[in-house]
Amino acid sequence: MKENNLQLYNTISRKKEAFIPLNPPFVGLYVCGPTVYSDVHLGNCRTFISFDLIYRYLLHLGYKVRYVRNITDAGHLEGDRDEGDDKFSKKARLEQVEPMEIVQRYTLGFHEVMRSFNTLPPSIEPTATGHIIEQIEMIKEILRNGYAYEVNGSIYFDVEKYSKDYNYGELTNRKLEDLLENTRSLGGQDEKRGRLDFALWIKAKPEHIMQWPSPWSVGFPGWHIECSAMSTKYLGKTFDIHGGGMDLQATHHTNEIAQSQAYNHHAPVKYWIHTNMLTVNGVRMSKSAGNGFLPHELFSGNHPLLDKGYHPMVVRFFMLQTHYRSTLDFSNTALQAAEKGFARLTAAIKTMYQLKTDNVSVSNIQQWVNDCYQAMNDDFNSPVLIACLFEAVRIINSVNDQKETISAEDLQLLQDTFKAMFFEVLGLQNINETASSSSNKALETVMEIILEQRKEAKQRKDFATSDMIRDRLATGGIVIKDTKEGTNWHVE
RNA sequence: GGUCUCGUGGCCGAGCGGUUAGGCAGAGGUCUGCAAAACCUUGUACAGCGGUUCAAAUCCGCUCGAGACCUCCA
Repeated sequence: MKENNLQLYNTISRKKEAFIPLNPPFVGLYVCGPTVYSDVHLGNCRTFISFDLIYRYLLHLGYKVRYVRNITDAGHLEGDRDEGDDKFSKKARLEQVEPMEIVQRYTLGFHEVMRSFNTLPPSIEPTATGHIIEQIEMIKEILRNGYAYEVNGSIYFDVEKYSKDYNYGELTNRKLEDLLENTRSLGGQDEKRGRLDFALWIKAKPEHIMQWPSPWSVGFPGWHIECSAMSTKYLGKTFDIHGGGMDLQATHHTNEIAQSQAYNHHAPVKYWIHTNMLTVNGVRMSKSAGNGFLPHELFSGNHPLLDKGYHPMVVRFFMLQTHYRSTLDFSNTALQAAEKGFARLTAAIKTMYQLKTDNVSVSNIQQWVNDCYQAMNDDFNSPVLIACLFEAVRIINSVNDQKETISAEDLQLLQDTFKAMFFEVLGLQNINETASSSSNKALETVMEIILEQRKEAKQRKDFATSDMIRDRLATGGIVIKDTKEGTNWHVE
């Protein structure tokens, strides 16, 4: 494991803390995954890309990370009253298919999107439906400990009782009285005793499609209990990092803490990490607001707010240019700026492997390496790391232009660190490699011949012909650029 | 109403008491038959008003503005 002084912002203490794992070199990381009843939108993706960065950096530092990210495929209710349909049943009924068909379709879609963003798969990706027994066992224990009650076959968590022994609102720094004051009052037919109480187990109505037997009723688990059950099963009663989007902080994570403490009297998590939201024109992207961008809309440019499509790596780079705890606003101009910057970065990588070395280095490469690590050690500050990479671009180009020199040893260090930061830590990939499909091969052959002709025309100063070739290629969507090394081309 | 963020140069976006963040755009230059591209150089910004301090974008107070959570959402 590398020496490090990683600092991370802990939501529960509201400050940056030194990262000290419970059992080094092992690290337990749990992230709340998607509810798979519809396509993931870009806001969801941002969260998972942020945690991919965190996961990657921990791995880079040499930690043995067990990364658990669940798939919610049951129990997530439509309304806020712990009644009515869960989201899968509703969608299934709407589309006349099995709920598990819905789950399967959107799980596959989710994985495909995650792959396009080059995120590493988690170590374990457990599903709620695969852990019904664990959830029932946990509910039993919470009941035995006196923090839950049964009404008509449903089980509810007793927040009032819990609050006598623990601080319910600690994650969001809220007092119970304030929470009570600002929660809507109970409806007449509500089974819950307290207005903050939430369901652990819900008795299914006869028409409900997804249901399982339990000691209390044939029904299905509440939303929050799955994460408590699965994180406990795979990471233990107390583990290092729990993450998720900021929108989960107040309700979902607060209830997770309550369940875990009611279950085993342990605070479940040492460090809570919350990622900020993606916004569109300053408003949060969300399913309910209807302003969600789908990844494929962004890749293809097929969306009223977009001028053109962007490669997944450009989007990933764009997102990493903002710190994970800041909101990120989506716009064409910002995306275009990212695209150009990214191209400059990848071009420099190519140059970096062609540099000539000298006896001494002008720039302090070791200092630059330190700067890179310092950026990431400061709460995973990817924007600052990217600024460091651009500083390296400046050095690389200066050496290339023979405006400064670099020693062989320093060049090696520069290459190794740049590569590690760009590919391993930021998880970026080169995108200008031409795919070697057969049609591309054919096109390459044609272009080779055409550019040969143009070169000959230029040599005999027949610029009318050379310009004609250039213009007509441009009309056809092929752009050519003359450089010292020859002529490059690419399809627009 | 309660809890809490945030307001940085044309745009995006770091910074968390004293040093150039960075990217994009713009300007100047190098290269080039021309063009484009590429590369180099370049900008002194911190919502307003007070206060603390030798020193504030950075700390404190007030004002104005934007947003989030408190109800399902990453």
